Amino acid sequence: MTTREVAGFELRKVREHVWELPREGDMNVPARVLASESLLEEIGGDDTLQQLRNATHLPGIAAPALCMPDGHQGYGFPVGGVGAIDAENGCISPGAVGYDINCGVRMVRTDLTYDDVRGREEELVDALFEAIPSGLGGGGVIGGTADAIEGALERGVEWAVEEGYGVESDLARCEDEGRRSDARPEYVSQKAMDRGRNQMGSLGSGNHFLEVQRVTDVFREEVAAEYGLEEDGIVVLIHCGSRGLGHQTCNDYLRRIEQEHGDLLDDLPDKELAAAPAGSQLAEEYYGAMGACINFAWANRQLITHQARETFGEVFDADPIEDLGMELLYDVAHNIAKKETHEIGVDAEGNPAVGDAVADREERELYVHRKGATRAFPAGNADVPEVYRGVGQPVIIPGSMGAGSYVLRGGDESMSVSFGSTAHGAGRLMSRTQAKQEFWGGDVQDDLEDGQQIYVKAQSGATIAEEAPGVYKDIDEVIRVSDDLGIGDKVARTFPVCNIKG
DNA sequence: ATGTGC
Repeated sequence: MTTREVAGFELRKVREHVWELPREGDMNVPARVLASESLLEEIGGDDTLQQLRNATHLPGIAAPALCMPDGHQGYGFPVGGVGAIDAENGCISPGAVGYDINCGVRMVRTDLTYDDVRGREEELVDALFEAIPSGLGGGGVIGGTADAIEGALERGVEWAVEEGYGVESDLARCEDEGRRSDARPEYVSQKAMDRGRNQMGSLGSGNHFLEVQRVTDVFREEVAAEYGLEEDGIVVLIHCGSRGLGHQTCNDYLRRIEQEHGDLLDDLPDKELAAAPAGSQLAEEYYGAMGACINFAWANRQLITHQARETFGEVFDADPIEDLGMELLYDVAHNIAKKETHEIGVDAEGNPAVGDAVADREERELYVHRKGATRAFPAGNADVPEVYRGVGQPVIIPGSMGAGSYVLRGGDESMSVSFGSTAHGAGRLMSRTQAKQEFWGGDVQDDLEDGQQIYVKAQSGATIAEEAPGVYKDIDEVIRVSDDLGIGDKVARTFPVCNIKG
């Protein structure tokens, strides 16, 4: 058997791209990293493997803790981590969801081609930058009245479309139709709502952005046609989350877990993994509040979509839907937990496992935590919207602003390998602090424009440095692993035209 | 990610 030592951990190669940290000591389950050898080496460059091992201590974790190929260290639980935890006897962990609840990505397709926008990149980027608030702090596209915030928390995209910020067909092209029905806005604190109030329809900062892209490659023609994509077509990618509202909510519940469930915390190897026991009042409250933040983030992306449509309409002097075909392709959430039913069994060594090869399988209700991981349900799955059920769920994975992005479809192996999940991005290679030492924002911006005709406009040069292409892993390699494993299959590749960010 | 902190 092949083993490999990475960052002091002895990993066992189960098969191509699957590396296992065997169960030992206090681990409840093994851990697995889905990566090529080069990505595994990069994943070993920070605390990801230790954090993944720590996650196996979470009470009720029902199968190996998983790290996707783009994994890197995060708060307590790795970004790129998937943790499936028993929803009756286990726990739910805010750190395994992430501070930015329902950080996610959506893609809007268009009927425009690259020839239509070539030469007009600066006009377009200026107009988008003007229309869409970005950067740290407040300022949204609408005022956050009590009715607006309540509608967004309770009903997500449904609320936004009813208010005129979208079209009926947008609803079916979001996970859960853009509305978590188990949301409980009454469990979101006043302080969190106050922070979200004037951020409705805003990108935020960090790795969040809106990018106009052109489709450069189509790998699966039939699927691409179902998604409305063809070579040279223009698409719009929007990456953002629940802003200060989700951040405050995560913080609120981490503090409450420390106060009310200190005993559980004492048994965990890292306080940042703080979790509320399943069935406790606090677990119910966090789950309901998280659902409301999920809805808020969806409404936020919907408001930004509206602004992007209006802006394209003005720049190209046309109706964005009727003339430009700006329909939502799909919206994915990549920082959430959700109650899902999966079949769990035991493997040859007696460890809990999923997959066709495991014995004594039974259906269990789980809190599937996807933190920096994208749901990737295959063709035929009842939770894939009807319009895409024949080909599989669209999976949108942004790369860096110099590298472009991918559209995948949920692969046939995803349910048995990764609880129906794949990667969410290129994955950072270095910290923000280190990035600012290595890069200067203005230089990065000039290089992108002069070298690759990519027009970037940002509120802050520091943000451009923190998000420089060199700060990220190789998106092509991340996607190769996903495609090889059959968890997310390549459909199309895009390349940036222009980008606005915080 | 974040009114850029414990």
